[in-house]
Amino acid sequence: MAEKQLLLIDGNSIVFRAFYAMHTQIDRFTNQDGLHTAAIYGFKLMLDHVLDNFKPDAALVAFDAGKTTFRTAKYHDYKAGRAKTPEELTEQFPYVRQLVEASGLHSYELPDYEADDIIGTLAKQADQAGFRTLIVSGDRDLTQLATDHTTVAVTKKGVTQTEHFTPEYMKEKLGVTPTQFIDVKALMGDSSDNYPGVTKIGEKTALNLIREYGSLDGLYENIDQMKKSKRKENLINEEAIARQCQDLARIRRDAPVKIGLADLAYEGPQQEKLIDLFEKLNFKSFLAKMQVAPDTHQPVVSEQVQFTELTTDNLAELKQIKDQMVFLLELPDPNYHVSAVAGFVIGSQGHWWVSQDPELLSAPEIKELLENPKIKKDTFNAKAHYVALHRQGIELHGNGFDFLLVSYLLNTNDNSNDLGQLAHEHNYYQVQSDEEVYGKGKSRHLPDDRSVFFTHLVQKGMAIEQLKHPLTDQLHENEQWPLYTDIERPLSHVLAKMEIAGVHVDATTLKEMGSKLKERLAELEQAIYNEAGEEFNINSTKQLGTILFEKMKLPVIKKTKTGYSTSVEVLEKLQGRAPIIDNILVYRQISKIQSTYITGLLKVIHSSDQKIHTRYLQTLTQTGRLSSVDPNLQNIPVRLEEGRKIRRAFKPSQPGWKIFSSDYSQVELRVLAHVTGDRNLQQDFIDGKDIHESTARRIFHLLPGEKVTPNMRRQAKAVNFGIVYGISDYGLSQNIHVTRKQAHEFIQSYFKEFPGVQEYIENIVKLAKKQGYVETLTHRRRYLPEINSKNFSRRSFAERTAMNTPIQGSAADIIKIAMINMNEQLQKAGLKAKMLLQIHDELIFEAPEEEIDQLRELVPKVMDSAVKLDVPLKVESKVGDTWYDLK
DNA sequence: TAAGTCACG
DNA sequence: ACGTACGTGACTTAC
Repeated sequence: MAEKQLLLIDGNSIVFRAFYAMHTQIDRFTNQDGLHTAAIYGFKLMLDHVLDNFKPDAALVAFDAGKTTFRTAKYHDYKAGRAKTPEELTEQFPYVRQLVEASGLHSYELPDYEADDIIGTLAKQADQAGFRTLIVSGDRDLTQLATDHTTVAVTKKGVTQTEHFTPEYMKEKLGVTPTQFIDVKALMGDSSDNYPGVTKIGEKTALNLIREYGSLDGLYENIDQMKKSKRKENLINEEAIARQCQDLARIRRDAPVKIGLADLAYEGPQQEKLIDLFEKLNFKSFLAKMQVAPDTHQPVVSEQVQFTELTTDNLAELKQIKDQMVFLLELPDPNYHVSAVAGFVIGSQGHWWVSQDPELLSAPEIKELLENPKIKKDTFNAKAHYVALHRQGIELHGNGFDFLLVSYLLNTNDNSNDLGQLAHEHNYYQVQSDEEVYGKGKSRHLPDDRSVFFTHLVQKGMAIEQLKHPLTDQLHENEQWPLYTDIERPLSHVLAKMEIAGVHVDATTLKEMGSKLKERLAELEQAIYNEAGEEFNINSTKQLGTILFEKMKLPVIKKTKTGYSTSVEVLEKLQGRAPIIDNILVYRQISKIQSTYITGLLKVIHSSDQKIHTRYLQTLTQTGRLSSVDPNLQNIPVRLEEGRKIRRAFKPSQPGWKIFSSDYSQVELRVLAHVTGDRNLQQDFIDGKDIHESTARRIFHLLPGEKVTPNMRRQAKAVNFGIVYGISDYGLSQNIHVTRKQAHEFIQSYFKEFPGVQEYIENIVKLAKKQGYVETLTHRRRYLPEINSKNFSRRSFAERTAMNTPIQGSAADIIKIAMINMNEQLQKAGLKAKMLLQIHDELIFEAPEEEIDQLRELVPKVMDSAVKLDVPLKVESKVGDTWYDLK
């Protein structure tokens, strides 16, 4: 039989390592009571890692008993001068001990001795008893305990990466034995334990000396033969010190420990205790993992799930469904416009039906359920379901509880798209994440075993059912119920319709542009190679940096983490120094257009209808805005003419139709005027002034007759933006190229003219610090966990967010309301016009020419009456034959 | 997979 | 003294 295995952990040193390894994230690891948990978390990581790789029969975590030990008695400076252990760490120790206990490991401490000595003593006993021992520590001193039967693992990076010291490894790496290492320490000293060693002897010299003389004793026996040197003098003069240091460095192997190997049997973790502890500590990922047996990947605590596989023969069973059902499609590809349907689950009143046959959805028994608005569907991502079902000719109606949408509203940080992960966030563990069931990356696939697949589907359905009521209650508590039922839920349907409608993009136009750009790129490439004197990859910032800053010796303006910055700001500062710069700037511009907007868009035009169908992510941004992916249609070029031409390819889908667009003018600044209540800002909007001009007039103290110069307006505009973003003098100075001092003066002047804004900023930050979150007009909530961080940079960021989010988020609320109303009004008026795109403050439609006059009236009316603010909203409309031609 | 860059509001 | 504007997504190169 294999030899027995003993695990010995140096508790204090691992806790310290864990604490400092995760120190940069100290504020991210706190539980609901503000207790810091990073060290406990790190300790648990280490523990799991060790137990995965080493199966102990006996295990002990040794702790230091107190500040004073026999070493301090002998040498009172031992470990003196150490910085006091921070409170954020000391508060974690009791929990580490609870963790150790719940994990089924013994712990021990011994007055007057350090953890090292306990470990040294027990390791010796274990060697004699024929155990194989693993010692885990963050302290290299313990390597002196390595023997043929005892390996010492010392943390290297983080808490799980360790270096394993055996006698052979030490011989190879350091050229000394474990015992000799004690004498090395004696000579070199230890600054953290605060013993000096011999003057001028560091690790290198100490190792050399011990390698040469074999030991400290050997060295002093032969010291007379040593060549005369300052070092020899020091060694002779400080022999007593060296001997004392040797005594301090030597870990005791005969400490009076009151326990023996027989008391250390490892019997594995106590689930209940661990669950309680992790809940207290808010360790959700560990909780999630615990619920699943690592071998079967089946949840440990779930009762056997019961389900019926639907066939054409038993569809009649669904007749019992009356007013509510859980419905979930399994769509393996995140792009639900094209994804296959791998299966689906229907649940109602404790019955679960599953199928892998999407054809069944079109059976009247199911189709009628789905299309009946009186039967509410509880699901996950209703929008994806609308779109996917639409492809099968099914119109989904009756949107009930949408777990994805609700999770996001409760906490915008929960923007995972995985049902299992989100369920875990809400402390529901009887469901696995898709990654756990299907794998990730290349190896992601549906399980071969159909029952595994169906079980997963049913468990997802059950999660929706179980979480519906608690999460609905939370929405009510947060005053977010109307936000859900009146805005986000109906919006998901509106967005689905827009995505399904798609936008016609003319591939021929793009291809023609593409071939012209290709020629220009080739010319630019040649010019750049000529100027550089060699061929290189212009798209590689690394290669470009070498050419510009090493070969051509241009001045380095800015560095990035990995090398020279070659961003536009940098290149613009270098303009005029070499013709290559202009060419690179143009090359970059063209190649961006070519790769992202020509090739990129061509790839996503559906061949069936010549349209692009983006997906709006409704549960991603921290502010409540939408985002657009596959492709992103919210960043089609407009600022520079060259790129703007891309918009020529965006055309109406039918002859005789036009593109129509309406956008909110200065919506964020109007929201600012509303939420701050600033009288001056409000008055300027009420008076219908050009807001940047009137801001300039105020902050530059112009008299009534004086003109606002374009430069003044430009600067005032930047100040206005700065205010919305959470201003800093540095940021503003960078943006408008003035000194920091000037920027500071602009800001002060702004606050003087708009005192309500200044007051708002102060108040919102205070409020955020007090309640931990900020809200928009519709009670959309963003939590700011770092608002009270001790780290200046993190805290400042949270403070800027605290002021920006209500502004940007309320503007997002407004256009969402407008979109829902717009959808209704178009229907009501019986118009053929279709809403196609939303670009944050702008809505784009296509419509028959004869409807344009109606739209010119209707759209602005709907948009500016979406909400009632203390200032008017202003909407501007344009029409054209393509998106480019809007006028 | 991360970093750099650049497109948009 | 700290290290900076807010919110996004796609493409490319380099590791």
